[in-house]
Amino acid sequence: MLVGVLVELSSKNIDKEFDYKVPKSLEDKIKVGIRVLVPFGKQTLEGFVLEIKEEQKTEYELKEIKEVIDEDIVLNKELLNLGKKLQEETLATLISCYQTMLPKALKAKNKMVVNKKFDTFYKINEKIDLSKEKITDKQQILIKKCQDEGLVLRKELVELSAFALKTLVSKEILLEEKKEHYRLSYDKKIEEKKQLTAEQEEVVKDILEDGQNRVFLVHGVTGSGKTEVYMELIEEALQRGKTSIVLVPEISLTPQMVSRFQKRFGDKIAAIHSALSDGEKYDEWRRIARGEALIVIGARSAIFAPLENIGVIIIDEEHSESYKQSDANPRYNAKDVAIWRSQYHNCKVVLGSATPSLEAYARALKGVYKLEQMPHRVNGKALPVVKIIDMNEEMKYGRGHLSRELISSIKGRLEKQEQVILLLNRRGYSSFVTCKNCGFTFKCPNCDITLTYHKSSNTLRCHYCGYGEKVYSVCPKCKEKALSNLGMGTQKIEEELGKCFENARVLRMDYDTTSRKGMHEKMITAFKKHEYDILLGTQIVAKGLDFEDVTLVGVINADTGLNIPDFRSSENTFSLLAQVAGRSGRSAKSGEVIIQTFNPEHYAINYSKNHDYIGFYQKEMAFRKELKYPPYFYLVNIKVSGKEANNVLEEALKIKNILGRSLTKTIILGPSSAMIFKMNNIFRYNLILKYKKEENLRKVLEKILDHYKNNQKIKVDIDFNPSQML
DNA sequence: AGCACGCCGACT
DNA sequence: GTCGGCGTGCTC
Repeated sequence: MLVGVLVELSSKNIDKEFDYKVPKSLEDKIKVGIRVLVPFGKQTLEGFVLEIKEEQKTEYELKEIKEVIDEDIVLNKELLNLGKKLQEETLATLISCYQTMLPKALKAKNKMVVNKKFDTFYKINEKIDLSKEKITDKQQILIKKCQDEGLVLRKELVELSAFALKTLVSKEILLEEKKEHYRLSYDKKIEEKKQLTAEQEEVVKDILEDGQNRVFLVHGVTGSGKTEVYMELIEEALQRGKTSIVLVPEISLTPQMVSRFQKRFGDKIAAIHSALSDGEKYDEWRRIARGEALIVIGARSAIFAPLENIGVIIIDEEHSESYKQSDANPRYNAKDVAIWRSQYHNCKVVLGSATPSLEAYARALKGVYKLEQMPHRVNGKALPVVKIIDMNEEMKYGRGHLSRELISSIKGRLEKQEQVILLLNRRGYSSFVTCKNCGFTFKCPNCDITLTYHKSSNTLRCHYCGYGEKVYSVCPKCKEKALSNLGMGTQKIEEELGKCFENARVLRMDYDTTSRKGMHEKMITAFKKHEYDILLGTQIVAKGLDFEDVTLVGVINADTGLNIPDFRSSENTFSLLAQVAGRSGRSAKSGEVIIQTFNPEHYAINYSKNHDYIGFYQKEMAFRKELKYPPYFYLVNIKVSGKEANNVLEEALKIKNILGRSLTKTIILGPSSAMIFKMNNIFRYNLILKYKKEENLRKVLEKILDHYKNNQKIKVDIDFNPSQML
């Protein structure tokens, strides 16, 4: 017996099957999709068995497999093929694709050993005739419990009587059973479905009754009750004996969100989120693989959940950039993977958003996706009134960050015992130190980006590599004592709020305050209980939270995101404003939104005033068409990097030449230095490709990757449909 | 990713 | 004469 093994090293030159002999003693343990330990050169590596072959003649003597790691398959047939598809589409290494699909604890590279924990259970031996046995009272109690409940945990029985239990087991009246103990547990379901509104009912019916298994785009305003629609679709899948996946952006995958599904579906769900430890993630993965969890809720990588029999795949907040993995290979988009999996399982994909991505909406209008509209809020209320405040005008009256209008509005709400959410848009923004005399700013010596100021430790830190230095009081360039801390953090705004509203209780929520495990949840609960009046935070506060008493949402700086050199900056700003505006007036009280901006005439701001998605869509589409951006053109970002800047540029130019010769219908831009030109002492250039149709694009790009695969000085990475072009 | 092989510079 | 630099190539 021979096996083809893919070893754990992610290097393009060894990203192929290597053949090994299987010793007789291991033959029955070998299955396609398990991991094995193999000798590779001088080292011993883990690898996946991709193929079982018959013994055949080779020019050289094959080595033998050392050990079999898994009893159960970790990659089933579907996932093995899915990995290959992922490799073809992203041009990453096959091994990196498989590793991305598995939880950390199972990644071949990971040497960590995850201990399985076991619990002992007991059940009645049906073959024994109890009437013929002599049974004591104590034993009778144990038997009764096992008859009533089926499988009973050892702990529960021992608290009664350990000796009685022992006797029953020795007489084989009770049978012992070991079961894996999972680190997490879910309660049983406690809630039946809510009565759907006519609008929700209509959408559900429309999706279910559609004869085709295609992609649906649910365009529903904030508060229209999309989640209820998702749950109904999941319920229906369950009734057909099918499983479901729900993808949610990491930022909105909160305990509140999970508990909503848990209440409805109980321990049928598995939730995979970043707060879980590697061991917990591994347990959830195993529950899914064994068919014990039928509904998977998670962020991007949950799309690879080892479910069988998928009945529906739901992608909430479809427009979110977090579905694209952009910081590591494979640079995949979970939305694409969802569609591939739906084709295998012959099921529907449901995308949902209040502000669909232009790509998705354009496809819906063309009929590629089926569009479902939910224009009304569940509570029957209109969307909140939005006021735009021109901060240029406001600067004449004061230097604070809060406009007079916002201050008076907050005051009014506080008097009525209502709550306020304030959003500080941190995208593309940070507080940094600069010299007021000469304009000097501190930069990271490794990464070439501005250092951000951290008040708590009084240091300047690099956001990318973690470099830190103490804050000086004298400018190192001009020696003047003119350094000042510019930019606003939530702390600064908090101080300002403290001055304006002495009695208001302000809850600050940002990365610093929520990074500790469980803090996020605690804060949300406290705010919900009205222990605070004002919730001040970054993007975190914009997502999916439902607070009854919130009647005012203020956006302190709407436009910092507009300054980012990214063609999607308007789209992202519009979507953020729509999301946060949707937090206001979700109950009986009607809501209000105040947006402060230095660009009051910008269309991303103006269309959000009237909650006019369509208006924004049309305007933005015209811009995309003119500048040849998606969805009119596809983009590819080729990242060329290395330690010597000149050398990198030279090679990037060479690549451009090769591409220019072989791609006739493609626009090639660059090379231009990346947003962060120098990161960790690596210099980075980008080449951007724009194309509509280019049949041999992947072949040409593959050749380029092949050419550089042994080059130690130059690294080439390819990102198809990049979510951001930094 | 490691590790060996191999072909040129400054040294005990 | 050697030790060691890192470019190149291979790993079933």
